[in-house]
This record gives sequence, structure tokens and C-alpha cells, in this order.
Amino acid sequence: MANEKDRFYDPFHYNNHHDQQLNHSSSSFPLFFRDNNNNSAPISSQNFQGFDDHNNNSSSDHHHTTFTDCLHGSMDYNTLSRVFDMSCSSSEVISSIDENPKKPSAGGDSVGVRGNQSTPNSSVSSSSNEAEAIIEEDSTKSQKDKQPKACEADGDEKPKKENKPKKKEKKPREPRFAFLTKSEIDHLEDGYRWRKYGQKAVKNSPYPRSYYRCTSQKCGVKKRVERSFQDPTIVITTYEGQHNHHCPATLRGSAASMLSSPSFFGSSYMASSLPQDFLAQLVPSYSQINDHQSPMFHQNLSHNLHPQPQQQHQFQLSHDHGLLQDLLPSFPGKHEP
DNA sequence: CGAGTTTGACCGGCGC
DNA sequence: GCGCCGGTCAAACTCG
Repeated sequence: MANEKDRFYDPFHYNNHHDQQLNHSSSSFPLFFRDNNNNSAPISSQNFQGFDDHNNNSSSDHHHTTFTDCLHGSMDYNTLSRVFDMSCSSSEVISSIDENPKKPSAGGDSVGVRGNQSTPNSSVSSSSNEAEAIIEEDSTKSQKDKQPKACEADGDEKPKKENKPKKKEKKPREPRFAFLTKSEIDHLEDGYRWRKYGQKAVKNSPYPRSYYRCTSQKCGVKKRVERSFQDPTIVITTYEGQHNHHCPATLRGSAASMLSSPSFFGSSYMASSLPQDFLAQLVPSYSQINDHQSPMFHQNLSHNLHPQPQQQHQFQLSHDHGLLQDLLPSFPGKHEP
């Protein structure tokens, strides 16, 4: 790990072309700290910058600003980071990253958008409506899912893709949230059933990325699972979309358990300040908690707070700026060649 | 036998 | 225009 610090690391494929896209103001990467007091807060570049400071003086000083303001249908990253400026006080971190693979798109467009995020006409201000921007603009890829490859000009050969519709209207891309989880298990149980539909080698990483789709019929939720090659103990799970159905499976030890556990979203801090919709959006199974309020579920969750040997969900970033920088290439101070 | 996984091929976007 | 790369498809395969 340490020996790899100098290498450029790109867990989300924000490679050389994209390293600047996490830039603060318009970043749509809500990252969540989790501190020693079980307080959670989003990580932002700004937070990163003041990370040490926060550690020094604000571990228990919580601004109980509600999330509602900043999350009213949007993900203003600045606001989020402002709101949680104080909570980045600790060592244990769980991150949620609204991922967006491509498009550095000069001009600091919102980051969570693949494809045409930089649409100039967008009615969405990139700096204040991240989520909306994603929903409205980030659509170039998912359209392929169901109506793939519109054999544009001459859709003749290619036995495989013959009856593909011609023009695909752009379907809004769902917001994405990536969670960094320390676990030896790649595919962390989250209560939903997933079908793997692909696996790809990841550039600059020895670890492949797996693609999963929710097996529920009309549920188009996808997730990607990959392992950080910088820190192989970290699993990066990226959710895209929201489930439109109830959780079919019993939650067992899992990332979702952790992610949706009272101690994560329902921590003393988060529980009081985060809109449940938002939480449910971040982690689908969070809604399960609220829907069912199952004591058993909570039991399981709390059980998972003491991970089994194989699963350890919280990873320690402590003050390791290097690791943060490695995980998030655009983290301030991270300047690859 | 159905559901899920594996894996090579394919497609589209993007940078050069 | 070409090549790279992420994402997806789908046939073949595995498993229960």
C-alpha cells in the first residue's frame, strides 16, 4: 500500500483524464465519514482539506443542520460539505461516492455525470443541483441496457444485435453512490438479489470489476463491485438507481447492513439530520429499515457492527491523506504526473 | 431445469 | 479516423 502511494490510483477510473473532476464545488460525490463516535458525515474535498482540523477540534461539535435543505432533490456538494464540515473528525470512514466515470468536461461540470454531463443547455446549474443534473443529463449509457446499439447506419450484419431499435432516446441516468467498504468479500450482501451480467478488467488494477443487476423484473438498479487495488481490503460498491420493490431477502452480514445500520445512517448524528428519502436513495435497504423497523433486522445490523472475521466494514483512513488521495485522485494534494 | 455465472464479443464515447 | 476503455450482451457453462 504504502509502496504504491506514488502510483497513480484510480479506483473509479477517474484516470488521468478525470482527475480534476472531483473538484469541490460541483462534485457530486457525497462521501461519508464515520467517526469514532459513530457520527457520519459526507466527505468532500473541502472536508478533506480541513480534515485534520476537524479532527482536532470538532469531534463532538455537531451542527445539527438538517440535510433537507441541501438535499431537496439535489445534491449540492458544497452545501453538504458545509453542513458536515464539522463531522469529519475521526478516523473511521465509510465513503459514499456518487460516481461518475467520465467526462472531465472542462468548466467544472458536475462530476457524477457520464456522457453529456456538460450539456450547456441543461436547466440545471451544475453547482447546485448535482442530483438533478445527473438525473436529467447523465443518460448516455444506461440506454444501452435495454435497447442496445442502434446499428446506426447499416444495421445489417452483426447477428448478435440485429433487432436493435434505431434511435435511442436518452434515458436519464440514475444517480450513483459508491461505498468504500473494508471487506474481504467482494460482493457484499445487501438484502437484494443481484444477477451478475458482466465482469471487466479494470485499467491499472489487477482486480476486475463486476457488474450486477437487480434480479427483480422491473427494477433496473445496477451495481458495480470492484476492489481497490491500492488497498485490496477495500471494496468499492457503486449503486445506480433505486429499487422499486421491497427487499426480497433477509439481510445478513453485509455491507448494506453496515451501510444502512443505525450506526451508519442512523447514528446519533445522521439519524437526526438526514432525510430518510435520501438515505434510502443512498442505500436501498435503508428504506427497509424504515419500512419494517424489524427488531431482528436491527439486531442483525448491530451484530454486524462487530464484524465476523471475514468482514470488517469500516476502514480506517484516519488522517491518512495519502490513502484518501489515492482513493480519490482529485483529492486535494493528489497530483499524479 | 431454472437461475445464476463466466467470458469473449460488441458498442459507443472519448481522446489523440 | 483510430484506438482505448467502460459498459453491456448473450451463448455457454455451472450449480442446486
